[in-house]
Amino acid sequence: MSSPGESLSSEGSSPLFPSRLGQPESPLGDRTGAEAGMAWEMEDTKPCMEALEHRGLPGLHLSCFDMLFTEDSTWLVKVTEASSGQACPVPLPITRTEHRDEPEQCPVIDSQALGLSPGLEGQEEERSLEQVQSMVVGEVLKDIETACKLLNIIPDPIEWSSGNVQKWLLWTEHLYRLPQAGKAFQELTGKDLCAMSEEDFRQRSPQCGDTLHAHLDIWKSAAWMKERCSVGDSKITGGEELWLEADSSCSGQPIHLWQFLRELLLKPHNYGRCIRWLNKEKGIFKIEDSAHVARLWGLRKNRPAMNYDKLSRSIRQYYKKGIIRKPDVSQRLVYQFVHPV
DNA sequence: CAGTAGGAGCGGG
DNA sequence: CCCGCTCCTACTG
Repeated sequence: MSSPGESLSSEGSSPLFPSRLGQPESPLGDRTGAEAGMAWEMEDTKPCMEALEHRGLPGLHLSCFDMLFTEDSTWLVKVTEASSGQACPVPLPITRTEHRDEPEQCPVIDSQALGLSPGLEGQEEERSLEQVQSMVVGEVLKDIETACKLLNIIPDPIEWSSGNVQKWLLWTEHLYRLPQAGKAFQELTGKDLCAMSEEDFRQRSPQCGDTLHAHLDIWKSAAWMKERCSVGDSKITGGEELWLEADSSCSGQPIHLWQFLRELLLKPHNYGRCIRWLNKEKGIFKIEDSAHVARLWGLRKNRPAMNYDKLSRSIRQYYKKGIIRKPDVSQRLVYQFVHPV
């Protein structure tokens, strides 16, 4: 009876997740490019200018928000310590890059790389930079929100429990394809984390402390901003309405798999490469990257050992319940919501 | 080989 | 009880 789960090779397939606080993790064999990296590399690019433009985010100038953001949460960060007092270099989004060969370092891009002609005259350049900036900020906020839903944590790092911190760390490692650093920050709460300097971070994790610190800084800034903006401004941006509507984590109820899948589907911008609609009207969708979706699900449910095998079993349970089914023409990895929205 | 299908046991809420 | 996780076996393209 006591069949060791080991017999299933897939069982060890989540070297990404240290099972719980501080548990030693299985020798993380293949996590590097194959598993973790791959999942997150996405081709499609196009920093969504239009999206932002018509969303009209308040033109936020963030002196503390010196970052670069490319789609899919690959944020390129360059932190300027407020204390350094120097004016921020301007953050510029880059065209989607192939910088992934340098996992632990965020590439820093100069303006030329963006194709912003340096020859442009001041005024105009500034304006477009402003636009770009607010666009970037908008995306960042959106993505933080997404991450929060996904991880079931609140945006403001200062409120995080140590468990939340761990989730966030896993997530961040995941995004940046960082070597695992979670352990270095074990029983720390969000408050502790926020109190730490970049130096502290680096001390705990020489390899990726700075990235983590930078990333945390973004979250901190975002929380700060959000607080500021939300006062007396109840405007919700388009995408988020949908999101909130679809999201169930707000209600306190544990999320269901089908809801989770819908959530992902509602964010094609972020997850379009791992799951996407084939026919939205009919509710037909395709899981493009089964391992990735499973990992996300596992992350959300705190199930490190989640894999597609199990996830798909859960989906199949929906057949009987009439929530999800196989489409008429059955294809691999294609499912259909019985009651499309 | 990866996905599909479904039985079965278990545990948490 | 419901829901999802886990394990398993059998089948398919």
